[in-house]
Amino acid sequence: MMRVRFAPSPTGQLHVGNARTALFNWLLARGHDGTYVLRIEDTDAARSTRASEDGILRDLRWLGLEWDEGPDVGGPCGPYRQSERLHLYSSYANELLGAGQAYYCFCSPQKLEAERAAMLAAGRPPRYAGTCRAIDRAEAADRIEQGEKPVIRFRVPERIDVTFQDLVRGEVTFNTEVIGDPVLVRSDGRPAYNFAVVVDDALMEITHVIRGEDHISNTPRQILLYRALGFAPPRFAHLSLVMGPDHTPLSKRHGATSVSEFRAHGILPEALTNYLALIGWSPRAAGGETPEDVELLPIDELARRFALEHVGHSAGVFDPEKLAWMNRQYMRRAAPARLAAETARFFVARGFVRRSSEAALAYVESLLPMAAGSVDRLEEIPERVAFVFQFDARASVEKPAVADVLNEPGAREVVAALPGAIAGPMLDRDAFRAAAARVRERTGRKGRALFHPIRVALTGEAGGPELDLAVPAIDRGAALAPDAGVAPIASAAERARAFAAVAG
RNA sequence: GUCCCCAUCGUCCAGAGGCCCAGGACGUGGCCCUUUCAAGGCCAAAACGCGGGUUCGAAUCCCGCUGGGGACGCCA
Repeated sequence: MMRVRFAPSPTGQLHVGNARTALFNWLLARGHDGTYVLRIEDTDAARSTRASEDGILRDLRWLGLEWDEGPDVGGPCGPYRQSERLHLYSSYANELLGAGQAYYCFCSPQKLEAERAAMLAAGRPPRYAGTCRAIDRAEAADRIEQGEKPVIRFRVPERIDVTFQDLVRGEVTFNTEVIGDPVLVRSDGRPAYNFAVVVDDALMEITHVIRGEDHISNTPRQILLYRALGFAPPRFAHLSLVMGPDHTPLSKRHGATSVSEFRAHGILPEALTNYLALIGWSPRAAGGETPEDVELLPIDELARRFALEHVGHSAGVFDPEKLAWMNRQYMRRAAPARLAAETARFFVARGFVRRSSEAALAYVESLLPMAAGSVDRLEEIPERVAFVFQFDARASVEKPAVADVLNEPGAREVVAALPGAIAGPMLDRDAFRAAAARVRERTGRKGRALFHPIRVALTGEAGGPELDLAVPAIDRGAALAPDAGVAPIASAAERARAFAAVAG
């Protein structure tokens, strides 16, 4: 039975790099009928916050990466928060101490820092010198009695090779020569990372540890700890990291990097997971499929095809442009009601919707055909249809693009004829076309020479969604009840009159 | 500095010795569609880091170089 885990430390927002690690674990578990465990690594009391933890859980759920066992849902191997497992770590630490596999170290942080600096300066690997290795039990007990607060270090065997089969990289070997004795338990009694992960992964019966490549050099220490503790090590797989366009680690200065930021900007979760899955991996096309067919796949299909052996070895650059394209694809495919619900908050932020009432949501949904598929993110949708909510004839004639349209031959004639051609609310395409036909009859203009002036007169813009959609959208909005929750919208007839008055 | 990992179009991937004068996607350029702006369709340009081997044959295997990344914490 396969068991995998995602083990974030709650010290900030869920980053897309970590989200990708979470995703790969999830894909593997779901593709193999395995169990996906979420564990919170909050042993760093100073930096961990419950707010971060809540945010990470929320973001993972938003992405659709539900876990089978975790801090909030429980499970047979709990608790799933390291801060609640402290007794386990000290018990195993004592076991190691008793067996002589660990020892107390009394070196001060300042002394260690000085040693590190000296070794680095001397061109040697800055590893712990082993100063306290020889302190015997009696002396240690004595000094602790005196009030000294030692750490507990793991006694790493000298000069042996530690080899493991990495599921993505193949055989990897480290010699313990370059590994200093790691701290297992800090002077405040809390466990250090390398110790806590091993105890937890072993006790939680994790079979596959899939994590970022930044952990690969921790692996030999951890394998040694598994041995010392008498546990069978799991299989390891190290994922290459995600970089910014300049090949430096992805960070704030590259723009949005956290899952919640992408959500805030109107990226759909399925677009983000699909995109992330394709950094360092790609589904194989099979059975008559072309490579193009497997670019966009739902997350369950991704899971069905996912294979660690086919995960790439090199770092990938995060490309916001491709994410944007993918989001466009998913926006186009999304169910209208859902898209409306997801987009409403952006209309509210813009002041176009005052209250997310049922009527307002229905109206937003009716606007979607003009925008979804034309823009990259949900947050751009209100801007795309802003002409519906904002109309100022005087301000728009000042715009160079609008002025250009008015200067086209016969344009003012069309604008002047428009108010008289509008018989009443144009609630559908045919009503609009009938009005346009009347203008055509009176002015003799057609095609671009007819529609372009009509566009500027009714929308105040030189460009935008097709008028067959835009004009009915305006008049349906104008017909909304004042308490519908939507900001007041001027009707096409009012617009035509106001525009003719200033454009004449 | 030492150790570890990595190396195909600008970017993400395909390629697991002959099917490759290298395929797909994003982006870019052009054309088309068009009642405007987007979107969409079609076409195009664009890569095996370098040097040695191995082999009848190498993008694919080996070695070196170069370049990139990671680790070396009482952070995780």
